[in-house]
Amino acid sequence: MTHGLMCSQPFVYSELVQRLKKSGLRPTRQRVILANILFGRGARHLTAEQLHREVRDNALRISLATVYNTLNQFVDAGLLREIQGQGQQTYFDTRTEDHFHFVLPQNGGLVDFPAHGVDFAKLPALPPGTEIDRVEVTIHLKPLGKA
Amino acid sequence: MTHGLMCSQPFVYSELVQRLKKSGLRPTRQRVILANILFGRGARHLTAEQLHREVRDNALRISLATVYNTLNQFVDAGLLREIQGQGQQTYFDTRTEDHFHFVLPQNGGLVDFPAHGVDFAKLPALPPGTEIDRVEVTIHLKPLGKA
DNA sequence: GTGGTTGCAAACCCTTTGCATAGAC
DNA sequence: GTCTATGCAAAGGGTTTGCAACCAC
Repeated sequence: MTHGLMCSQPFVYSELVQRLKKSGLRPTRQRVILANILFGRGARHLTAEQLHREVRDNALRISLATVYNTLNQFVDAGLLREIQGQGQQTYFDTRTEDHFHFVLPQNGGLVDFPAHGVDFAKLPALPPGTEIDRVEVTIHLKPLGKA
Repeated sequence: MTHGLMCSQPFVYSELVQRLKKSGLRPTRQRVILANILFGRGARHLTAEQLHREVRDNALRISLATVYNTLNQFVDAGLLREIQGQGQQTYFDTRTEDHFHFVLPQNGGLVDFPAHGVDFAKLPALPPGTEIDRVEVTIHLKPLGKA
Protein backbone atom coordinates (compact mmCIF):
# COMPACT_ATOMS: atom_id res chain seq x y z
CA MET A 1 0.00 0.00 0.00
CA THR A 2 1.80 3.09 -1.22
CA HIS A 3 0.76 6.64 -0.74
CA GLY A 4 1.98 9.97 -1.93
CA LEU A 5 0.73 12.19 0.87
CA MET A 6 2.52 13.07 4.02
CA CYS A 7 0.04 13.16 6.81
CA SER A 8 -0.15 12.48 10.50
CA GLN A 9 -2.35 9.44 10.03
CA PRO A 10 -1.68 6.66 7.59
CA PHE A 11 -3.34 6.87 4.19
CA VAL A 12 -5.61 3.88 4.38
CA TYR A 13 -6.56 3.84 0.76
CA SER A 14 -9.07 1.01 0.81
CA GLU A 15 -10.84 2.48 3.80
CA LEU A 16 -11.36 5.82 2.10
CA VAL A 17 -12.46 4.14 -1.11
CA GLN A 18 -14.92 2.09 0.87
CA ARG A 19 -16.29 5.16 2.55
CA LEU A 20 -16.76 6.96 -0.76
CA LYS A 21 -18.40 3.96 -2.40
CA LYS A 22 -20.76 3.55 0.52
CA SER A 23 -21.84 7.16 -0.07
CA GLY A 24 -22.49 6.50 -3.74
CA LEU A 25 -19.43 8.41 -4.91
CA ARG A 26 -16.92 6.99 -7.36
CA PRO A 27 -13.52 6.89 -5.72
CA THR A 28 -11.72 9.06 -8.23
CA ARG A 29 -8.17 10.22 -7.72
CA GLN A 30 -9.34 13.71 -6.72
CA ARG A 31 -12.01 12.55 -4.31
CA VAL A 32 -9.63 10.15 -2.59
CA ILE A 33 -7.01 12.88 -2.17
CA LEU A 34 -9.55 15.30 -0.74
CA ALA A 35 -11.12 12.66 1.48
CA ASN A 36 -7.68 11.80 2.80
CA ILE A 37 -6.92 15.38 3.74
CA LEU A 38 -10.36 15.90 5.23
CA PHE A 39 -10.76 12.66 7.16
CA GLY A 40 -7.20 11.40 7.54
CA ARG A 41 -6.16 14.12 9.98
CA GLY A 42 -7.80 16.07 12.73
CA ALA A 43 -8.67 19.05 10.54
CA ARG A 44 -11.95 20.69 11.34
CA HIS A 45 -13.17 23.87 9.73
CA LEU A 46 -11.89 24.39 6.25
CA THR A 47 -12.82 26.70 3.45
CA ALA A 48 -12.57 25.45 -0.11
CA GLU A 49 -9.61 27.78 -0.55
CA GLN A 50 -7.77 26.34 2.45
CA LEU A 51 -8.38 22.80 1.29
CA HIS A 52 -7.14 23.70 -2.16
CA ARG A 53 -3.96 25.10 -0.64
CA GLU A 54 -3.41 21.93 1.37
CA VAL A 55 -3.61 19.94 -1.83
CA ARG A 56 -0.95 22.09 -3.43
CA ASP A 57 1.17 21.93 -0.29
CA ASN A 58 1.29 18.20 -0.89
CA ALA A 59 2.65 18.78 -4.39
CA LEU A 60 -0.62 17.71 -5.94
CA ARG A 61 -3.05 19.66 -7.97
CA ILE A 62 -6.80 19.65 -8.20
CA SER A 63 -8.70 22.52 -9.73
CA LEU A 64 -10.47 24.84 -7.34
CA ALA A 65 -13.75 24.17 -9.14
CA THR A 66 -13.38 20.47 -8.43
CA VAL A 67 -12.61 21.20 -4.80
CA TYR A 68 -15.85 23.16 -4.57
CA ASN A 69 -17.85 20.52 -6.40
CA THR A 70 -16.40 17.72 -4.33
CA LEU A 71 -17.07 19.53 -1.06
CA ASN A 72 -20.69 19.98 -2.07
CA GLN A 73 -20.96 16.33 -3.03
CA PHE A 74 -19.52 15.34 0.34
CA VAL A 75 -22.05 17.56 2.08
CA ASP A 76 -24.90 16.00 0.11
CA ALA A 77 -23.55 12.58 1.03
CA GLY A 78 -23.49 13.49 4.71
CA LEU A 79 -19.72 13.23 5.00
CA LEU A 80 -19.35 16.91 5.79
CA ARG A 81 -21.39 19.66 7.33
CA GLU A 82 -21.60 23.16 5.96
CA ILE A 83 -21.31 26.09 8.34
CA GLN A 84 -21.59 29.79 7.69
CA GLY A 85 -18.83 31.75 9.34
CA GLN A 86 -18.69 35.47 9.91
CA GLY A 87 -17.58 36.52 6.46
CA GLN A 88 -19.33 35.34 3.34
CA GLN A 89 -17.21 32.29 2.85
CA THR A 90 -18.48 28.86 3.66
CA TYR A 91 -16.71 26.57 6.07
CA PHE A 92 -16.87 22.80 5.84
CA ASP A 93 -16.82 20.85 9.05
CA THR A 94 -15.43 17.34 9.10
CA ARG A 95 -17.40 16.57 12.24
CA THR A 96 -20.86 15.39 11.47
CA GLU A 97 -21.75 14.35 15.00
CA ASP A 98 -23.52 16.89 17.16
CA HIS A 99 -21.34 19.67 18.45
CA PHE A 100 -21.35 23.42 18.71
CA HIS A 101 -18.97 26.30 18.12
CA PHE A 102 -17.18 29.08 19.88
CA VAL A 103 -16.39 32.13 17.80
CA LEU A 104 -13.06 33.54 18.94
CA PRO A 105 -12.76 37.27 19.50
CA GLN A 106 -9.43 37.83 17.75
CA ASN A 107 -9.94 36.44 14.30
CA GLY A 108 -13.47 35.10 14.22
CA GLY A 109 -12.02 31.60 14.15
CA LEU A 110 -14.19 28.65 15.12
CA VAL A 111 -13.50 26.21 17.93
CA ASP A 112 -15.60 23.14 18.60
CA PHE A 113 -17.16 22.16 21.83
CA PRO A 114 -19.04 18.92 22.34
CA ALA A 115 -22.82 18.72 22.38
CA HIS A 116 -22.82 17.60 25.99
CA GLY A 117 -21.36 20.99 26.93
CA VAL A 118 -24.87 22.41 26.67
CA ASP A 119 -28.08 21.39 28.37
CA PHE A 120 -31.40 22.94 27.62
CA ALA A 121 -33.82 23.32 30.50
CA LYS A 122 -36.37 24.71 28.10
CA LEU A 123 -36.96 25.03 24.39
CA PRO A 124 -39.58 27.21 22.75
CA ALA A 125 -42.90 26.10 21.30
CA LEU A 126 -42.45 25.27 17.63
CA PRO A 127 -44.48 26.58 14.72
CA PRO A 128 -47.31 24.17 13.89
CA GLY A 129 -46.51 21.27 11.57
CA THR A 130 -42.80 21.33 12.30
CA GLU A 131 -40.34 19.52 14.46
CA ILE A 132 -36.74 20.15 15.33
CA ASP A 133 -34.24 19.09 12.73
CA ARG A 134 -31.24 20.29 14.66
CA VAL A 135 -30.28 22.98 17.09
CA GLU A 136 -27.28 25.16 16.47
CA VAL A 137 -25.58 26.88 19.36
CA THR A 138 -22.85 29.40 18.69
CA ILE A 139 -21.15 31.18 21.55
CA HIS A 140 -19.52 34.42 20.53
CA LEU A 141 -16.64 35.18 22.86
CA LYS A 142 -14.95 38.41 23.82
CA PRO A 143 -11.72 39.09 25.71
CA LEU A 144 -12.14 38.97 29.48
CA GLY A 145 -13.10 42.29 31.04
CA LYS A 146 -13.72 44.22 27.86
CA ALA A 147 -17.06 45.86 27.20
CA MET B 1 -45.19 66.87 11.08
CA THR B 2 -45.30 65.79 7.45
CA HIS B 3 -44.00 62.62 5.96
CA GLY B 4 -43.63 61.25 2.49
CA LEU B 5 -43.68 57.55 3.26
CA MET B 6 -46.68 55.37 3.64
CA CYS B 7 -46.13 53.12 6.56
CA SER B 8 -48.03 51.54 9.36
CA GLN B 9 -46.42 53.71 11.99
CA PRO B 10 -46.10 57.49 11.79
CA PHE B 11 -42.87 58.93 10.47
CA VAL B 12 -41.59 60.68 13.55
CA TYR B 13 -38.88 62.62 11.83
CA SER B 14 -37.29 64.24 14.83
CA GLU B 15 -37.18 60.96 16.67
CA LEU B 16 -35.30 59.25 13.88
CA VAL B 17 -32.95 62.19 13.50
CA GLN B 18 -32.30 62.09 17.21
CA ARG B 19 -31.56 58.42 17.10
CA LEU B 20 -29.10 58.83 14.25
CA LYS B 21 -27.36 61.76 15.88
CA LYS B 22 -27.03 59.86 19.12
CA SER B 23 -25.25 57.15 17.15
CA GLY B 24 -22.86 59.64 15.64
CA LEU B 25 -24.43 59.51 12.19
CA ARG B 26 -25.44 62.61 10.26
CA PRO B 27 -29.17 62.47 9.56
CA THR B 28 -28.91 62.62 5.80
CA ARG B 29 -31.92 62.19 3.59
CA GLN B 30 -30.92 58.63 2.72
CA ARG B 31 -30.21 57.55 6.27
CA VAL B 32 -33.49 58.95 7.53
CA ILE B 33 -35.44 57.17 4.81
CA LEU B 34 -33.71 53.88 5.54
CA ALA B 35 -34.06 54.30 9.29
CA ASN B 36 -37.75 54.97 8.85
CA ILE B 37 -38.28 51.79 6.88
CA LEU B 38 -36.16 49.76 9.24
CA PHE B 39 -37.39 51.10 12.56
CA GLY B 40 -40.76 52.63 11.74
CA ARG B 41 -42.47 49.34 11.04
CA GLY B 42 -42.26 45.82 12.36
CA ALA B 43 -39.86 44.59 9.70
CA ARG B 44 -37.39 42.05 10.89
CA HIS B 45 -34.97 40.27 8.64
CA LEU B 46 -34.04 42.17 5.55
CA THR B 47 -31.37 41.77 2.95
CA ALA B 48 -29.87 44.87 1.39
CA GLU B 49 -31.68 43.95 -1.80
CA GLN B 50 -35.07 43.76 -0.05
CA LEU B 51 -34.54 47.06 1.68
CA HIS B 52 -33.56 48.64 -1.60
CA ARG B 53 -36.77 47.36 -3.16
CA GLU B 54 -38.86 48.82 -0.32
CA VAL B 55 -37.29 52.19 -0.97
CA ARG B 56 -38.26 52.02 -4.62
CA ASP B 57 -41.74 50.80 -3.68
CA ASN B 58 -42.13 54.10 -1.89
CA ALA B 59 -41.25 55.97 -5.07
CA LEU B 60 -37.89 56.97 -3.70
CA ARG B 61 -34.47 56.05 -4.84
CA ILE B 62 -31.25 55.38 -3.05
CA SER B 63 -28.39 53.61 -4.73
CA LEU B 64 -27.83 50.01 -3.75
CA ALA B 65 -24.26 50.85 -2.75
CA THR B 66 -25.55 53.42 -0.29
CA VAL B 67 -28.01 50.90 1.10
CA TYR B 68 -25.14 48.52 1.73
CA ASN B 69 -22.94 51.21 3.23
CA THR B 70 -25.72 52.53 5.43
CA LEU B 71 -26.62 49.07 6.69
CA ASN B 72 -23.02 48.50 7.67
CA GLN B 73 -22.88 51.86 9.42
CA PHE B 74 -26.05 51.00 11.32
CA VAL B 75 -24.53 47.69 12.37
CA ASP B 76 -21.37 49.43 13.57
CA ALA B 77 -23.55 51.87 15.49
CA GLY B 78 -25.43 49.03 17.15
CA LEU B 79 -28.75 49.91 15.53
CA LEU B 80 -28.89 46.65 13.62
CA ARG B 81 -27.58 43.16 13.98
CA GLU B 82 -26.08 41.17 11.16
CA ILE B 83 -27.12 37.55 10.71
CA GLN B 84 -25.88 34.98 8.25
CA GLY B 85 -28.68 33.07 6.60
CA GLN B 86 -28.43 29.84 4.68
CA GLY B 87 -27.26 31.24 1.39
CA GLN B 88 -24.37 33.66 1.13
CA GLN B 89 -26.44 36.76 1.52
CA THR B 90 -26.44 38.73 4.71
CA TYR B 91 -29.59 39.50 6.65
CA PHE B 92 -29.97 42.55 8.83
CA ASP B 93 -32.09 42.24 11.91
CA THR B 94 -33.87 45.26 13.34
CA ARG B 95 -34.10 43.61 16.72
CA THR B 96 -31.04 44.21 18.77
CA GLU B 97 -32.42 42.80 21.99
CA ASP B 98 -31.72 39.15 22.72
CA HIS B 99 -33.72 36.70 20.69
CA PHE B 100 -33.16 33.61 18.61
CA HIS B 101 -34.26 32.19 15.29
CA PHE B 102 -36.14 29.34 13.75
CA VAL B 103 -35.11 28.34 10.25
CA LEU B 104 -38.18 27.24 8.35
CA PRO B 105 -38.03 24.06 6.30
CA GLN B 106 -39.77 25.35 3.17
CA ASN B 107 -37.77 28.36 2.16
CA GLY B 108 -35.04 28.74 4.76
CA GLY B 109 -36.88 31.80 6.07
CA LEU B 110 -36.16 33.10 9.55
CA VAL B 111 -38.68 33.49 12.34
CA ASP B 112 -37.90 35.08 15.68
CA PHE B 113 -38.52 33.61 19.04
CA PRO B 114 -37.84 35.45 22.28
CA ALA B 115 -34.79 34.82 24.41
CA HIS B 116 -36.95 33.57 27.27
CA GLY B 117 -37.99 30.67 25.05
CA VAL B 118 -34.71 29.01 25.90
CA ASP B 119 -33.17 28.17 29.23
CA PHE B 120 -29.72 26.77 29.59
CA ALA B 121 -29.18 24.28 32.37
CA LYS B 122 -25.54 24.12 31.45
CA LEU B 123 -23.02 25.97 29.33
CA PRO B 124 -19.55 24.73 28.42
CA ALA B 125 -16.27 25.82 29.97
CA LEU B 126 -14.85 28.72 28.01
CA PRO B 127 -11.38 29.04 26.54
CA PRO B 128 -9.07 30.88 28.98
CA GLY B 129 -9.09 34.67 28.85
CA THR B 130 -12.52 34.90 27.30
CA GLU B 131 -16.06 35.51 28.37
CA ILE B 132 -19.37 35.18 26.61
CA ASP B 133 -20.26 38.05 24.33
CA ARG B 134 -23.51 36.54 23.21
CA VAL B 135 -25.06 33.17 22.57
CA GLU B 136 -26.77 32.41 19.33
CA VAL B 137 -29.37 29.68 19.16
CA THR B 138 -30.77 28.65 15.82
CA ILE B 139 -33.34 25.91 15.61
CA HIS B 140 -33.53 24.31 12.19
CA LEU B 141 -37.00 22.92 11.63
CA LYS B 142 -38.28 20.16 9.41
CA PRO B 143 -41.81 19.16 8.42
CA LEU B 144 -43.48 16.93 11.01
CA GLY B 145 -42.89 13.24 10.46
CA LYS B 146 -40.33 13.48 7.69
CA ALA B 147 -36.90 11.95 8.09
C1' DG C 1 -16.41 76.61 3.42
C1' DT C 2 -15.17 72.04 5.16
C1' DG C 3 -15.58 67.45 5.70
C1' DG C 4 -18.56 63.75 5.64
C1' DT C 5 -21.94 61.37 2.24
C1' DT C 6 -23.85 59.82 -2.06
C1' DG C 7 -24.11 57.71 -6.67
C1' DC C 8 -22.28 55.37 -10.27
C1' DA C 9 -19.59 52.01 -12.28
C1' DA C 10 -16.05 49.16 -11.85
C1' DA C 11 -13.73 46.04 -8.99
C1' DC C 12 -13.79 42.25 -5.83
C1' DC C 13 -14.43 37.81 -3.71
C1' DC C 14 -16.53 33.51 -3.43
C1' DT C 15 -18.90 30.11 -5.86
C1' DT C 16 -21.14 27.80 -9.81
C1' DT C 17 -21.55 26.42 -14.67
C1' DG C 18 -20.69 24.96 -19.76
C1' DC C 19 -18.20 22.27 -22.42
C1' DA C 20 -14.47 19.47 -24.07
C1' DT C 21 -11.23 15.98 -22.20
C1' DA C 22 -10.08 12.25 -19.16
C1' DG C 23 -11.17 8.44 -16.21
C1' DA C 24 -14.02 4.66 -13.64
C1' DC C 25 -16.57 0.66 -14.28
C1' DG D 1 -17.94 1.52 -24.51
C1' DT D 2 -20.68 4.21 -21.58
C1' DC D 3 -21.47 7.36 -18.35
C1' DT D 4 -19.63 10.20 -14.86
C1' DA D 5 -15.96 13.33 -13.11
C1' DT D 6 -12.49 16.77 -14.05
C1' DG D 7 -10.30 21.12 -15.57
C1' DC D 8 -10.47 25.39 -17.42
C1' DA D 9 -12.26 29.68 -18.13
C1' DA D 10 -16.08 32.35 -18.08
C1' DA D 11 -20.24 33.70 -15.79
C1' DG D 12 -22.79 34.63 -11.70
C1' DG D 13 -24.41 36.72 -7.27
C1' DG D 14 -23.53 39.50 -3.43
C1' DT D 15 -20.78 43.16 -1.61
C1' DT D 16 -17.21 46.80 -1.51
C1' DT D 17 -14.50 50.63 -3.37
C1' DG D 18 -12.66 54.93 -6.02
C1' DC D 19 -13.77 59.17 -7.24
C1' DA D 20 -16.41 63.26 -8.59
C1' DA D 21 -20.56 65.69 -7.31
C1' DC D 22 -23.36 66.83 -3.33
C1' DC D 23 -25.09 68.01 1.13
C1' DA D 24 -25.12 68.76 6.42
C1' DC D 25 -23.23 71.64 9.65
